[in-house]
Amino acid sequence: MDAIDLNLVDLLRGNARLSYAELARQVGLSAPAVHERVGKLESGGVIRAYRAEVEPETIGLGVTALIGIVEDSEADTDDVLEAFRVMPEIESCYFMAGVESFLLKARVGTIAELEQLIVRLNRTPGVASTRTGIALSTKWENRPQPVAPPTA
Amino acid sequence: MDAIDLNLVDLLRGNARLSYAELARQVGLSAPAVHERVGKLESGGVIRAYRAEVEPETIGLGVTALIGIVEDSEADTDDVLEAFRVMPEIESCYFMAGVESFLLKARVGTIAELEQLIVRLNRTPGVASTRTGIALSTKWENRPQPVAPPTA
DNA sequence: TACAGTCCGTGGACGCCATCGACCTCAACC
DNA sequence: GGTTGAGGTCGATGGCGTCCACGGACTGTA
Repeated sequence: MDAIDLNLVDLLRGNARLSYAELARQVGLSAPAVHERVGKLESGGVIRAYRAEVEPETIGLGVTALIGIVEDSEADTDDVLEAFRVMPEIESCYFMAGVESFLLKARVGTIAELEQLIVRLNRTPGVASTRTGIALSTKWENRPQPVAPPTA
Repeated sequence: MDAIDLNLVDLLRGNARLSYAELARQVGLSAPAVHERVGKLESGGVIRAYRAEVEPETIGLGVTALIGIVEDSEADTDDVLEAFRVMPEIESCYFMAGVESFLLKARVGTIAELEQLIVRLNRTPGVASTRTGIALSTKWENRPQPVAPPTA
């Protein structure tokens, strides 16, 4: 994990569809060398996936909500997690410090669907209460911050 | 934006580095047809970017925090937004309904850096108070939910 | 110093892919 | 019925991904 690797990570976080040839030009190596480095970053768990980032409204997911979850005293945290995992609307799930054990980011098409989701969450065993905040707009999301040292 | 487009979007959300030839096979069109469709999805604002998803800890961003922001009564929301925008640690920014106008997701390397970020946030004009929650672990993040109708 | 092993790179070769242009098909509309 | 436009296929070509053989730098050992 040297400076070139960090550089490759930054480049791919900016545009995951860059060709190996282009990456090679940017970092000053040959294409096979870059190919091998990126392969190691993938198999070493640094690069988890390559994803297209989509404007949610355009695919019918216009409602974004952030939901805090308080567990009840008998809750089995693993079971609660599994219950969340099978709900596809829950795009992100953080285990938090504080009264609320989880913070979920969910996306649905309509407020009615959000209502149904919240009902389902409140019904899942181990969940004592939920607190939902609605995002009126997403200013930006998952903006990658550069990590590579500036190339001198 | 028909079923094939939704299918392409799902495929690219799952793996942004799929070749056009492979996409073509999956949706049952020719490669040039897929090339044109994807190009229109990009220029039409449906596909915003292609990003490599990285394990944050491996690139020195081990601390994740979610920060609620309360604006003061004289705040200019646009100015506050711009102040947030130039802070690279703030990866996501939602404008929320409720007492807290914004919810930020920030990632930094250490708790000390988080402390500095919070101080900076509290000092920015228009910000009345902040409330920070620390994510002990990220169970998952930005999991794409399928949107295409199941191919019969 | 000499030597062997390892790591990490380069260069060449080959087949697949991206991409362009020409053409086809179908539906909508005068 | 002819025209137009959208959106598809097909074929060609140049570049790219990927495999392989090879080479130089570094390290530990005799």
